[in-house]
Amino acid sequence: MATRPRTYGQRCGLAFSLDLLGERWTLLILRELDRGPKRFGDLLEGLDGIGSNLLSARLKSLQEAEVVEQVILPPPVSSPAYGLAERGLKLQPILEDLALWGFELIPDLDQSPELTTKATWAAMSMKAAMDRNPTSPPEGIFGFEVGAENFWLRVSDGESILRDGPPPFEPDAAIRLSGERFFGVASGRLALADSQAEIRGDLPRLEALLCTFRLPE
Amino acid sequence: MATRPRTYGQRCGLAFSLDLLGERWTLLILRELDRGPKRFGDLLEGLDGIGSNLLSARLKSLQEAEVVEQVILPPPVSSPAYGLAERGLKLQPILEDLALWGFELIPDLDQSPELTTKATWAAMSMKAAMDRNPTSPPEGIFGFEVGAENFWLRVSDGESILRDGPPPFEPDAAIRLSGERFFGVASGRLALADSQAEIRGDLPRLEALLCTFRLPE
DNA sequence: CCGGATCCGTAACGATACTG
DNA sequence: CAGTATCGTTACGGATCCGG
Repeated sequence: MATRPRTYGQRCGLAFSLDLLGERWTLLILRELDRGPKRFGDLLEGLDGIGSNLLSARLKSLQEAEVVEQVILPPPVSSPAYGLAERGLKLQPILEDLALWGFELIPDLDQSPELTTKATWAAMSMKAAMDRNPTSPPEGIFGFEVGAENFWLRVSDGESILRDGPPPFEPDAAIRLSGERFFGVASGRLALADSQAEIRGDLPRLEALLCTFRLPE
Repeated sequence: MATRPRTYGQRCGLAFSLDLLGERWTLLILRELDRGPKRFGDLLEGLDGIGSNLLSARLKSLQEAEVVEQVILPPPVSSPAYGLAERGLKLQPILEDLALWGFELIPDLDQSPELTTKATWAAMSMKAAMDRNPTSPPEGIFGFEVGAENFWLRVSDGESILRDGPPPFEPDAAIRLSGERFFGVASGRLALADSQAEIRGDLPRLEALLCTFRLPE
């Protein structure tokens, strides 16, 4: 039949949201796209475990629901990619709230080392905590190079965005360090001065940023 | 094996939230419990389509995760029921945000009459919109009897709660009307005066309430 | 009758192979 | 690189059964 299988069939906002977003992997796809447009292969890698057929199906549904749209990356690359549509952008604070709720329940690293760890995922919860913190962070563009991962954070006009990849402009401050040390600094266990981090640019501003951009709780 | 099947295995707040809450029906169970403790049979009815085996399994997982807890209803009933634990209460604003996001995407009644409709589900989105409205609603306890459904709303100290069932105290104002007329009034298409509603108590306060407690968008 | 547990057919998912 | 096709496995849906 034409109607989608296994929907809840209820005239309820939450149930309808889940009809669109509640299947396995869907919200994690939006999590990846939340950090900027990504190509099919990038998504496959960041989701690790999803089959290419499922990813394809999910992207199709999300486009039909106008939550995700295909975008064309700027001409040097010129390859097809996916990004959040306007309707998808509205989900951003909800994803962040859910990320904060779950973050404090994650078992410690020594208790469950089998979990795959990425600094950029932690950075999403850090940004969420920062946005909800009454003390406002310093403005600017900040670059992070954590192990092999690159991401950057922009704070301006009280708004903040987090993106994967190297910063598109020269950042106000940039930091490079290992994953382990990044988590040490982000949790406050390790002082920035002791972290052997390679830092470029405005060090005081970076230090001020790290007072609010840190692991929550 | 001991580890739960089909978890994402990622050290990410969102992924971990979904490991606990992302399976089918789970968030809808929390939606039902959000309006007060419910017994197994009440949940089966409100979810319509879930199998009793699945409901049982979900309740077990949610209790293990300390999101839901068993409660004993007060002595006249004295039967076992389920309610939100403290950790589950923290999800309430997130469920409301998701409900608001999905609400405006629900097709109109004439376009999809096959969706099952309950006034209490709509009331959840109405409460969510009210809580997020800068103009604050009047305080008090308000009873609703919509068709065969009963629910009540309490506003005090800028907090509001919505519960199924008849109000436990004499409400400041109470209204009884058909489902169709309820939706007419809630959407603003139908004036309260023309709704043939049976009203008890403080009419002006009820009218003031309905200025913010209404269908969003 | 209420609160579940058991069983089985079907739909969704996971892994891999394949194509343009 | 970006998807499609195929197929074995797992979870869900619906019914039935069981104990208080």
